[in-house]
Amino acid sequence: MRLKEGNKEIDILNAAIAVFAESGFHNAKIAKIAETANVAAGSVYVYFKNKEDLLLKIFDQLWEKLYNELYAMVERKELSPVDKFDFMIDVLFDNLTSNAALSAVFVNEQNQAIQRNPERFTPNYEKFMQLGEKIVREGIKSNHFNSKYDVKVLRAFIFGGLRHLLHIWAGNTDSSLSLNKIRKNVKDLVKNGLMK
Amino acid sequence: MRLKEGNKEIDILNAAIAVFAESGFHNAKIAKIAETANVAAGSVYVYFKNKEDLLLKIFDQLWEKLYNELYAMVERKELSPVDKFDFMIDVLFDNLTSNAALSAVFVNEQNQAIQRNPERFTPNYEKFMQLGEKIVREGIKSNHFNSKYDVKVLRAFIFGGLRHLLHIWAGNTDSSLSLNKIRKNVKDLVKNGLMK
DNA sequence: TTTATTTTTGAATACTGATTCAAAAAAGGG
DNA sequence: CCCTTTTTTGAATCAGTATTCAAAAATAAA
Repeated sequence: MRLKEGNKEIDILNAAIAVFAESGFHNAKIAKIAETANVAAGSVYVYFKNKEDLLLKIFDQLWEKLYNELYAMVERKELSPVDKFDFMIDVLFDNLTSNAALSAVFVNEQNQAIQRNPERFTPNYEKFMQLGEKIVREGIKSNHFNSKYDVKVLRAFIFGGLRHLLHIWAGNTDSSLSLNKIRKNVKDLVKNGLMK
Repeated sequence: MRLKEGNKEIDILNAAIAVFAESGFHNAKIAKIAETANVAAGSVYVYFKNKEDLLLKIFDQLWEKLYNELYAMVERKELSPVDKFDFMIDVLFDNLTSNAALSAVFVNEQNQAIQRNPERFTPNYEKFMQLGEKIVREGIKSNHFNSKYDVKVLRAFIFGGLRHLLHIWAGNTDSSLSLNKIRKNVKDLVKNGLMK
């Protein structure tokens, strides 16, 4: 029996990340993805059902990793809710800023991908967010966090804020926006607010 | 000389908002926009250069209105920076929540429209944001706001957070997320933070 | 080698839908 | 009414590209 040479599935997925980041999902050409992956256009359809499937698998991979990292931390009893909150921000930042193309795909395509595929979108995304909510609820219960907030509102606001920051950061050539400044500003703002 | 009957330009623009909101820009059909506006497909091209132009004009109109409302307020000496900040949130909320379709277009399409047309995108957007930055900088100067934040980071975080909240709110059928709760949570969170 | 099976290929297909434009319709002026 | 100008129409064009699939290439087994 013939064995596959290399791992075309991984090559194609990485090529798709690069091309989706460069052109956006709708303008990305399968031919370009195939070329980037050094395979024929037809091979893409051996490994993936269609273009949308390619995008969904990218998010699958991303959120599985993010969820696993957060999950491994969230039960640790020695960490305070504040530490856990900081850790969650770090998980997102570390994973997304280390791969600019993947970050661009996340920032630009995730919302619309969810809307087009509410059923098929990776459950790991929602599981990650649920863990995030849990951290906040425990912070409220332990009196670290103020109870006046609606957790769903917090979740959406913080998530959207982080995503747009990544967007701005990625498109920013001058280095006035250092990652560490962003990270610290976000943690401080969410925890302590703007006012003196 | 013949006069135009009604105002087809406005009809088409409103139809485009509805159809872009429903299907997303890339899946929106000119034929559908024309049908919604009760004109022939060809008429769309009498009033607009192409599909992208339609989208850009929608944002033009939106940000012109938002900018003008913010501008009319920002020089009023009797308002504190905190009041001005609240007002700015209100301008965004009031305008976007009163038109669900326009809000969907803003939430889903603006980022990518800017990326595709960095030159042609309405300057009123940047002008609005500049005014927002000014409000924050004055708040820092007058010692209402903490000076440890980078204004660009604040701008991106708050803007992104608001946008994603609108997104979640718009897609939320159950009314557990009331607009007033969202609005109040955002103002409180940004001003005072999560921690007790 | 030869054969069977799996993998890869890429030209051909099939479809969609934005845009064009020549013709028709509507309006105003004389 | 006719003529001129402006507006509107919508069928035809035209380009682009996702997807298919029959054939070719690669590999392993016999």
